[in-house]
Amino acid sequence: MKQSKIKMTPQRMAILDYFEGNTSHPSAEDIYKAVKARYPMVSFATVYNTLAKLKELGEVWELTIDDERKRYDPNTNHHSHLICTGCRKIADIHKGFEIDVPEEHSQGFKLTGHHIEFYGLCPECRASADIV
Amino acid sequence: MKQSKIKMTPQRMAILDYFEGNTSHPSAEDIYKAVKARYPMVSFATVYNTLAKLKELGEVWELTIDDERKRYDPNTNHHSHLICTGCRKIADIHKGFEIDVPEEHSQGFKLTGHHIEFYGLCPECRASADIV
DNA sequence: GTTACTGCAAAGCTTTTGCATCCCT
DNA sequence: AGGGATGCAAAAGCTTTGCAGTAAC
Repeated sequence: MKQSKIKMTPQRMAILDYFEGNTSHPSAEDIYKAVKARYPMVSFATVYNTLAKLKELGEVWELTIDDERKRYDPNTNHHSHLICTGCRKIADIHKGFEIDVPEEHSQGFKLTGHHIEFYGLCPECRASADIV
Repeated sequence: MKQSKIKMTPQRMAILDYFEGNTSHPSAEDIYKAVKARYPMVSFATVYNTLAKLKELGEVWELTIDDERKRYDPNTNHHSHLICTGCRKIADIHKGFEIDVPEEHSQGFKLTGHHIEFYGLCPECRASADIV
């Protein structure tokens, strides 16, 4: 990230730090709040600007698996997601799944990848469900 | 849909007619435009209101596979989607895929379902790509 | 006659943009 | 020094909501 025309700023450092090893799939607002805790003068514009750059560089994925807002994932290795239908928490599944799409179903598309969303109840929500 | 407290109105009929056999995964605006062609006085509020009711009844799925807006799918049988990374067109794949998630990867979630998004280039976009 | 639905307009949210200033490189 | 980045505020999109009038049941 130090090459090209990208400049490193404290705000960006803070965002990158926050992303480091982060598996919480934060929204832009989550990121903004986390960074603001360290750099109170940071703005939403900067967060979005940085996210756009990171997307371009392929360092971050923009996930569209939440009804209400985009979420960002610094893990760009191929992986799947586990979504709790109770609390909307999102977890990673690092296992790769081989999925073979027969010619007669691919409708002439040249396939380049896939993403699987699993739905279910997380341990916490299972526990609450049992009580109720 | 004629049971319970749901009233049938011409606007709703028009929306249901539009959905009938529709595999285009329309956005709320697409639906609004299509219905407006038949009932020029229809409003966005009615479209969203009806979509909310249909979602509740499980007659329509709200898809969050487009960056920019929600899309709606009247096909509620289990199926997967093929998304063109060129023109963003969305096609259905009716084949079912068996996906087995080993215990050690499910992280205590009780799995209830899944949805696969395949990415690729549709025939039209493949053709344009070849030219360029 | 009730009660839900409609249309309009305003409001709410998330995300984007314009612009003067700032500060990495 | 120069060009990208920042922060602020305003704007843009999509979606939701309040409300008075209307129509389905």
